Amino acid sequence: MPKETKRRDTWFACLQANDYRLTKPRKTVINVLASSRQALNPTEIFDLAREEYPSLGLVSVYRTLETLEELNLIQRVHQPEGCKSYIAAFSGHQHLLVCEGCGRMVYFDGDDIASLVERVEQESGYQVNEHWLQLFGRCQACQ
Amino acid sequence: MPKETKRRDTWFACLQANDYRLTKPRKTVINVLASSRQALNPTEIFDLAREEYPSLGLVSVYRTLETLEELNLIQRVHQPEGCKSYIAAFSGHQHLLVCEGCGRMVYFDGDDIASLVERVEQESGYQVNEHWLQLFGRCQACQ
DNA sequence: ATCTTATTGAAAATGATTTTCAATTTCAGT
DNA sequence: ACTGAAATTGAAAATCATTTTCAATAAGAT
Repeated sequence: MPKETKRRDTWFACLQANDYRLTKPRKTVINVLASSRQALNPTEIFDLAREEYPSLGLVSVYRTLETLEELNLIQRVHQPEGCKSYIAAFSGHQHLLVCEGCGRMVYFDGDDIASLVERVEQESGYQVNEHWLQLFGRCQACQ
Repeated sequence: MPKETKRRDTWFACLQANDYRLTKPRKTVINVLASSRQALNPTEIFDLAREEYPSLGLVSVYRTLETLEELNLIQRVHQPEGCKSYIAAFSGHQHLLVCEGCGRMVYFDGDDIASLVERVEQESGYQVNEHWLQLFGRCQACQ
């Protein structure tokens, strides 16, 4: 079974486990998001999803995005051009690597910034709780 | 001379050096931004600036922000709550440390993530050009 | 198959940002 | 200081993204 199909079914199950009904609009939005390798904004999702389900309303895209984000199944991606796009979330402590050419994203883990955090805490007097790390570059195909 | 005054004068000079006129609306917006310890969004800047110059228009705030960003004097700050706020930019390679309590921000430098980048490049096949790193925590006053 | 209730799409409302444009202000040249 | 050309301004209108409202529909328990 392809990875995207598995993810899609996991999301369906997660919705049901949280007493959300499995409706056609939701399924369609999930199909689009669960199989995308790049972050998509509401309008892009709308356009793609309409190919599969033409009577879908844009409002349902917004509502489904809100739900999926609450369930931690997707996450908003911050980029210089804007912060309105979403991509499938990764469980665990992972960071994004974004291709500046095609937008393709991959997750990486194992960032060891503990010593950096410690030094910054000492110098600033702040107590650090969280960090955001994101890399930008070019994927193999775009190099 | 306080640091903020110096920064303000630098910005004035930078505008002039780039053939922008030194107008009252621009000066007022700069006064607000150059002396703020926390990131401010357009409306917040508008409200603060109006205390000094009541006939200021919101449009001029937007236009001045655009200009200052182009000149690399300010930068947009990305936060979980939104990405519409701006703060004075730092020259050189610096990252932000944001207080989750009061919003106060400080810059830090010397992040050494070279080895991390190298590993990720090998594993992903991407060529990494840039990185975003931002820390969140609590400042001394908010702890 | 029926019933209850969540969910939907369309339309209206809201909020943020951009564009348009005539009036004003800056500043270079006197 | 005075003048004039050109940049800049604020108000209003236009645009764009998102949210709210609401009657109609569809999901899923019985």
